[in-house]
Amino acid sequence: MVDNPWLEQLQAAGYRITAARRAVTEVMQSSERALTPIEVYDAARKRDRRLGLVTVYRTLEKLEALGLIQRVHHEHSCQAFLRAGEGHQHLLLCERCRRAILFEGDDLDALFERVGEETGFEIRSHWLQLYGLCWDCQTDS
Amino acid sequence: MVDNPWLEQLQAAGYRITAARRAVTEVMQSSERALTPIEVYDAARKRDRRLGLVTVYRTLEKLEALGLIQRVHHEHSCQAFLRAGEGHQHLLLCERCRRAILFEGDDLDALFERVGEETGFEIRSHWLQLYGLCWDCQTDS
DNA sequence: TGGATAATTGAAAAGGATTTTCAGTAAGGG
DNA sequence: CCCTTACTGAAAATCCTTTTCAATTATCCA
Ligand SMILES: [Mn+2]
Ligand SMILES: [Mn+2]
Ligand SMILES: [Zn+2]
Ligand SMILES: [Zn+2]
Repeated sequence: MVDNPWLEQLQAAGYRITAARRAVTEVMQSSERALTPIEVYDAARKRDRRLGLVTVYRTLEKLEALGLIQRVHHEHSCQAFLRAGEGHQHLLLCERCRRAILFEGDDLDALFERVGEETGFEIRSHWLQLYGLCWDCQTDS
Repeated sequence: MVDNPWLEQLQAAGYRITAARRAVTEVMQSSERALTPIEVYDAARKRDRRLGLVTVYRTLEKLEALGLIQRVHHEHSCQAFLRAGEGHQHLLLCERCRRAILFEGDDLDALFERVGEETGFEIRSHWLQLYGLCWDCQTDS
């Protein structure tokens, strides 16, 4: 009956599958870039005309709690959401079209060691985002 | 007359030196951690009792524009400000006491090259933040 | 050293985004 | 199918930030 892995996860977590959640979920799953709540609302309303903005907020909150989407921080405004990958990942963001790509594999151990020694900190995690221009945005214009 | 480098910079940029700006500036200069506008307000009011929150916002905006302070992003809330260092820097944040340390020198060129090749992106900048426990927070408790 | 002048201020109002409340609706277990 | 209770959208409430505005004051110049 439930054909979608995210919806299955919602259901497994004890939530009900509704038209509203289906719409928001599908929008988030198919977006190439991070979306603000209003953008999600606009896109999801094409799938469920009666959807309310409040429900978008509530659904995003649940998807985030389940680790299916993540919050993406830009220099200002940090209220955009993007599908999350499995495990530890990093983000590569196009400054022009906002396309987002997840990648993994950085080797920062030497850096952690150096900084840890210099500062006395015990380093536990990190956050790395790259910004640039995607291929399309380099060429056209 | 003006004894403080940040105030000198404000003045050089054509702004006037006022009690309000002096208070906000001194708070930001002496803070070991990123502060929200309200936290700045509370701290700065100890130096200038009549200070208004609006002026805190306006002063932070100017200090940021001059590159003297920077916005710090935490997982939620991204409205905290911290003194900025010179040039390109990274942040090391204590998860317990929120102390912030600036450091420089990471060698991510190999990573940029790899990711650039795999994705077709032209990488232009990056953001790196480390999280952990400062020395004091490791020991006490 | 005064005044003139324009920048700056704080309070109040406006604006925007997010959260809460609530009565009606509908998912899904039995 | 029903019943229960989670879920919904609309409206109201909140919270944070920005704008407006009249009063104040830093700085320039006579
Ligand atoms: Mn990593
Ligand atoms: Mn760097
Ligand atoms: Zn692009
Ligand atoms: Zn942020």
